[in-house]
Amino acid sequence: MSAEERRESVIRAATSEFARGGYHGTSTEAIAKRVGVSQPYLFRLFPGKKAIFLAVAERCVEDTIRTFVEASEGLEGEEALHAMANAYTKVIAEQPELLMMQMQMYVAVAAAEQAGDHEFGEVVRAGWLRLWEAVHLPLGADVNETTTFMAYGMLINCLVSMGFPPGHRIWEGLYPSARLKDRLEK
Amino acid sequence: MSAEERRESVIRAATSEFARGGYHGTSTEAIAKRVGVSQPYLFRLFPGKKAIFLAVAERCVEDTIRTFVEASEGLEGEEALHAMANAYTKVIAEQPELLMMQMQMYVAVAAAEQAGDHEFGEVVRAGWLRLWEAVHLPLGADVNETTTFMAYGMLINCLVSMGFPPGHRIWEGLYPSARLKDRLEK
DNA sequence: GAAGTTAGTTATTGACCACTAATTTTGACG
DNA sequence: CGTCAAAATTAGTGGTCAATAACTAACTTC
Repeated sequence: MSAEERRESVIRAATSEFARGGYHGTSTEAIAKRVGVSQPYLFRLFPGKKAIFLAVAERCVEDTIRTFVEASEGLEGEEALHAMANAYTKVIAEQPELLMMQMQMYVAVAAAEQAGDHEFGEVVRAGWLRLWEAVHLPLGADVNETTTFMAYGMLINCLVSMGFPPGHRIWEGLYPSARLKDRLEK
Repeated sequence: MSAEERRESVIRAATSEFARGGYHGTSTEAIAKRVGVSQPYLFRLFPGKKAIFLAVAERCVEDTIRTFVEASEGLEGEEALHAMANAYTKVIAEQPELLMMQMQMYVAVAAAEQAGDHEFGEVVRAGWLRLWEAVHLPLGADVNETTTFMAYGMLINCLVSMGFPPGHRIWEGLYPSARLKDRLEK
């Protein structure tokens, strides 16, 4: 397998591990095991653990943005809202790791900042702004609409992280975007 | 100082440390330094690091619930909403650590679960449900209203964790609860 | 003022972990 | 078949960290 392909599979494996354990709760050995290579080989593919986490974080933002861009393609206003909400419920069911990784990313900023790494926070905040813009435009550039949409998204991320099982009453009015449906219906 | 008072100061110190570093990113030595005692002494006050984290998490939930209960005391519906939103903006400004600790708590569930600790997740989810109820009743027991309120709260927690500075344009329509004001005004 | 309890310390240990260095395997090509 | 490079491994190192053990100092009580 080429180094580039390996790097790709490292990112995928590391996403699972970091999503569950966070930066400090994940060992490079756990990532290597999941990839199926020796632990030291990771350091041939990436300069260090931080670089792997950063790569995962950037991929995570890209994937999320792409989800919304593709879902809202050619749509506007409430139709776009509906499409993006549906797309996100699909992510909840099929790639909860992506949502948990988002949380880990947000939470890792403060620790990085304290450790003297100011670049990571910048990357995460820039990612957030890009994500925000990606949903802002299809929603008709309405700040309140966009803020509400993002807020629901973050609530979902938190509930997924907490491990509320599907079907729990906490998802009422939220899953599968029943609340959003509500807003569409009036 | 009595053991009980020490435990109290450990919880306060550990809140700051865990809020920034998370469970795995915080050393017991860092907590001890902040308290002003030797590191091994923490293990006289608590059975282990996990117990300290749990104590901090429980305190965090209690504090948040109390904030909303006290703010909404004697109020109902939109007045309660306004009061609770204002109370939360005060927390954002004065105790951002509390919000960050909430995030760390949510994010720690999956790791604990994987490590075989199913109790922690239960505690966190139970705390969430109590918090939910605490805002549900003053908001007139309206599920959608409550969900929206919680969603805004989680968005705020995420933005604080990411380190967006006060005054950043991302807070538009959110801080100090401008969006909620909006809703009250119509 | 002896005896016991409570608050606290220093010293240490064993496990883990990120990362490095040196070496070996694999595979493509002439 | 030989050669060269890329892919990958084994072995090891220095550092960190949670937890334990053993000891000390101060206060309380009779």
